Amino acid sequence: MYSMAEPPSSGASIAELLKSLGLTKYEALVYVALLQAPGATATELHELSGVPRASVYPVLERLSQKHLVSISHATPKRFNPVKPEDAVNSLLASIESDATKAKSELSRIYLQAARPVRGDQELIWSIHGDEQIRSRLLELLRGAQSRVQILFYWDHLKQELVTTLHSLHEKVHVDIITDRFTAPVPDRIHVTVRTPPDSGGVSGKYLAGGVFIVDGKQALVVMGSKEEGFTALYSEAPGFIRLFTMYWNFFSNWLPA
Amino acid sequence: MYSMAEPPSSGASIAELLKSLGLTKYEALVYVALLQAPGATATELHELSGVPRASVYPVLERLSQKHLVSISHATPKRFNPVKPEDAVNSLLASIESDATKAKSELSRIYLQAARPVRGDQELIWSIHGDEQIRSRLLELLRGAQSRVQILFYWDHLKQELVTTLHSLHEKVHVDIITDRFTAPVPDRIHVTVRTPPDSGGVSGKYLAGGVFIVDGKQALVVMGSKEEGFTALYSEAPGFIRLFTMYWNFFSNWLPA
DNA sequence: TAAATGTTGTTATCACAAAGACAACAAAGG
DNA sequence: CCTTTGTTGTCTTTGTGATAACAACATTTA
Repeated sequence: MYSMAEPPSSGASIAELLKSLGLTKYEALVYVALLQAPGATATELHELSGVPRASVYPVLERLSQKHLVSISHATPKRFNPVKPEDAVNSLLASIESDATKAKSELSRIYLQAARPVRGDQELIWSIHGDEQIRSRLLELLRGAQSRVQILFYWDHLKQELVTTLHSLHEKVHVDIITDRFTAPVPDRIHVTVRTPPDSGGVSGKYLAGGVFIVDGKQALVVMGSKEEGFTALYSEAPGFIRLFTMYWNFFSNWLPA
Repeated sequence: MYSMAEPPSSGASIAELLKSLGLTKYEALVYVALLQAPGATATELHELSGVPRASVYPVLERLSQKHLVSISHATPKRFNPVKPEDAVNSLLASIESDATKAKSELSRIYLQAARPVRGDQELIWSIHGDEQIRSRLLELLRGAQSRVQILFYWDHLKQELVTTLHSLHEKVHVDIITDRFTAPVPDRIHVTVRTPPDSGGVSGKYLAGGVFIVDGKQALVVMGSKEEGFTALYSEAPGFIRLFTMYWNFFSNWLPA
């Protein structure tokens, strides 16, 4: 009756987007169908969306309770979509409200927890997600007391990094090793430009990485690429610090051929 | 082993809030437990959260992929929570991103749909949700061409209503019947103060309602209370308009004893 | 050191609830 | 009379919730 080959940008992916907003597959399909045929009957929506006719009714009922559609008092029942803008905003507002409440409750729990920061210094932590890495990295740098060592083969967020380094206390000594660097820096920031050796046959083009050592006590190592996403390791373990300090020294002392 | 009587504000309700952000019950419980014991092991989290030990591992794996926890490379594995603020913001950002995409996609569909606005004038629509009602009401009033008749026993959003009425074109004649009204209004807005008859034994105290008739062609009827929530009916059907115009006239002409 | 014991991390399996899918039917309308 | 609508009930499927069992490893005890 209807082509089952859905345009990839239409029904299929939108359903995914709407799922993040708390809709089910059927709810998404029916709502989208209703947008294309405002004032439609249940049967029309069934035909348009592919959702079984019997399922259309409860689905529309749920959509009505979620304030996404209005229902007419006529026979046959007809349905109207709330304008997408209003509909999504309404869903989002509800989620944001919950998010705010959750944030305050969780922060309360987090802060009031007697927190012996157990074993933080002996462990290696993995951190996933660009945003988490960014956040952890900047926080780490801002806590620097005396020295920051940076190995930086990584285009992403370079600017933000430099800004943060500028804001450090002036007695913090900063050593940066990177492949190219143009921004002007204060005296206490020392920049060495090094092209990394093309070792191991790994194409350095898409490989990005960074090593950040703070006060010789904390180290954050970032690896990955824009394609695979980034992973970071963080540790205060002496062995970990030693390993990457050595790594850093290797780059620092190495002279390109 | 552990008290199963959870404080109502702690584990239970937070789980609900976090569900809106796309977490499952277990994910929420484990994350909350982890906040109370950062750096805990899987077994400790099992004991704190009540989640079966075997389930803790996959749950933490999912939480890691959602960037809510970091995982140590040690035996036993230890886990650290991402700070609640960052965690919730991260989840929310993802949802908001989806919401934005959805909004644009849906609006595209909505606008490009050949829309014969079928039968809008012969149907009665129910509208649920305070926000939808508010939005529809203000939109309706703003579209007024010549006359607006309002019956208003309803404290809520009175101010916003008055503001909207002020912004109407000056040739639009506005008639308001309500129980009390203090704000100053321009000449073209005519206000009648009427205490409604206490008919039918219904305590008028908590009953709220409103009738809005625009240009004698569109009517929105709001009913409900703060306790039950509000429901509205909208129609352009002549019968509907007549019914509520009559209703309005009844109030308009009725003189209290 | 060897055996006993305990813990960790993993896997398989089952139960349960919600959504997805289908069949059937009474009521209303053409 | 036949069609359509709206409803009900049932069944499947899926993802989460929940339990049991096990191999690997570490710890304790004999």
